[in-house]
Amino acid sequence: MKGKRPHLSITDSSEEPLTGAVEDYLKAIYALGRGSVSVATNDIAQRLDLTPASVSGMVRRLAGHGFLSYERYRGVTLTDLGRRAALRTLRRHRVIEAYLSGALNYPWDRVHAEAERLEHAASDELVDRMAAAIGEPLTDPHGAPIPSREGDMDETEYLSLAELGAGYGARVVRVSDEDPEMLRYLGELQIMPGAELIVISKAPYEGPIALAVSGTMLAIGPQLASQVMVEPLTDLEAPAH
Amino acid sequence: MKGKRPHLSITDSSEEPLTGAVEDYLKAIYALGRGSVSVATNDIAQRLDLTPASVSGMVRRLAGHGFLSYERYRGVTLTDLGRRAALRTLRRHRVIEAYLSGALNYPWDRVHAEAERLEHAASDELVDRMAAAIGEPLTDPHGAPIPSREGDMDETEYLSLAELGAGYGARVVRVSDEDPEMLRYLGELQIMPGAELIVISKAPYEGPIALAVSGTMLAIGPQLASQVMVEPLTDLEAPAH
DNA sequence: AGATTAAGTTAGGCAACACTAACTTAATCG
DNA sequence: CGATTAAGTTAGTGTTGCCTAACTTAATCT
Repeated sequence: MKGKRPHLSITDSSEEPLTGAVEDYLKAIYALGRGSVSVATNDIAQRLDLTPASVSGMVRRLAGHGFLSYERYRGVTLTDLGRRAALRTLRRHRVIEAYLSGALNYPWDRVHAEAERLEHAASDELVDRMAAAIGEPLTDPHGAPIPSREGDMDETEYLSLAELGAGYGARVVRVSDEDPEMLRYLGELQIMPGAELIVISKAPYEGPIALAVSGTMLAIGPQLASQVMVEPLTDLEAPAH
Repeated sequence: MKGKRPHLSITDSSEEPLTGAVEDYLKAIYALGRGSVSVATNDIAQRLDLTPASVSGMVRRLAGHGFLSYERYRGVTLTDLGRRAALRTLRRHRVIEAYLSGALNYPWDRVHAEAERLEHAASDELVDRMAAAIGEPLTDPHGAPIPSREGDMDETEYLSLAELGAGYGARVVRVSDEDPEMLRYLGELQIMPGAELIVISKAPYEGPIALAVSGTMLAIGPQLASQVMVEPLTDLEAPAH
């Protein structure tokens, strides 16, 4: 019996390993549809840096394997099977990120790229050992929640820093993880999960947002601010007007 | 520019990432030929659990990329490029094994399978960080030498326990790593790198070999003994006759 | 409603890898 | 030396995943 490649059969209820490409598609669809909304072919293509034609083909295969429901020209929705697979990959990815950062001192702007490759190769046992070794973290280094072994994830939506009104204080809970350059910059500014800040002022017409971060004054643009998710602090609520 | 797949070009002197399959072939050929001897198609096929036909095809491609020199019907020899690539993969593999064992308490019978997949996904940076984190080990958990970052490896050949004469003492330096069952058994018997033992007697006709291992008496077959590499201890040399 | 455009799809290729079946080369033995 | 056998090769196929080019569907605008 030589042929024991991945080969996804329709009758597989067992947890055969998925190919890296399949995992990437499911992750992307999950991210774009927040798990349940219908997702457009083009958006998947853009996120994965593929052509729409490629996505059309793959999406048909994924639907054939029961990972998503698909009507031509109508977008795509994850099935339960697909959602669970996506969350499993997401857990891998985020545990790996947290481990690289926490145990190997990886700088937070490089964990994403490394995890992106390792998530397809690491076994559940490894991921669980990593999680245990760093104390079962609840989020990755960028503040993204880590799904539980059972596939549950905290889906709380947060306000972005761009939406926060002048005078309000907030704690940073999460930043977008994909742009290393941006992460390095945010790191320099000390804008990272856990940091507390106050919005001093917001210039109109997409102008700079002035902040106080751990005692330091600085200003960032609204585009960057929109990548920073925050939780308003109730004890600093009163606007300064 | 969408097409940035591995796509190995002939003019690549740069270190493009190789595909997992290519790395596996090069590792296998290195292992079979000790790095320089010519290797038979069939042996590669057997080691990788592939058909000889598949190997013929791949070998032609690898030769085209300059990883090995190949004459039809005549076997295959690694070029310098191929040898370096093989040693790079070997380093990854063994550092990962050592790390899993040393930092994550992985049992030594399972590190091989995990490393087999991770070695194709881990970056040099990760491998170097792992090595640093556990004190730059010189061998993996089975005693196999880890190539240096520069691609040098200790190629000392050792005696197998099956070849050691009765009455001799020796230190275990290395055991074969691929059979988890066997590793578990050797572990129970405390036969692992660093252990010291004395050959009490060897029954003729492939009979059992009686040993004293850390004070305990036990006997193993010659087939198993041949998988255990040892270094004779000069201070225990005198046969007990 | 008809035309334009954006979104999505099919058709046709290609590269990597693997397989089976059938053939060829090399080695060996009487 | 010719025949058998072992080793290795080619030919033809299939799957995954990706691409480009050309077409179709759906949405939108006048």
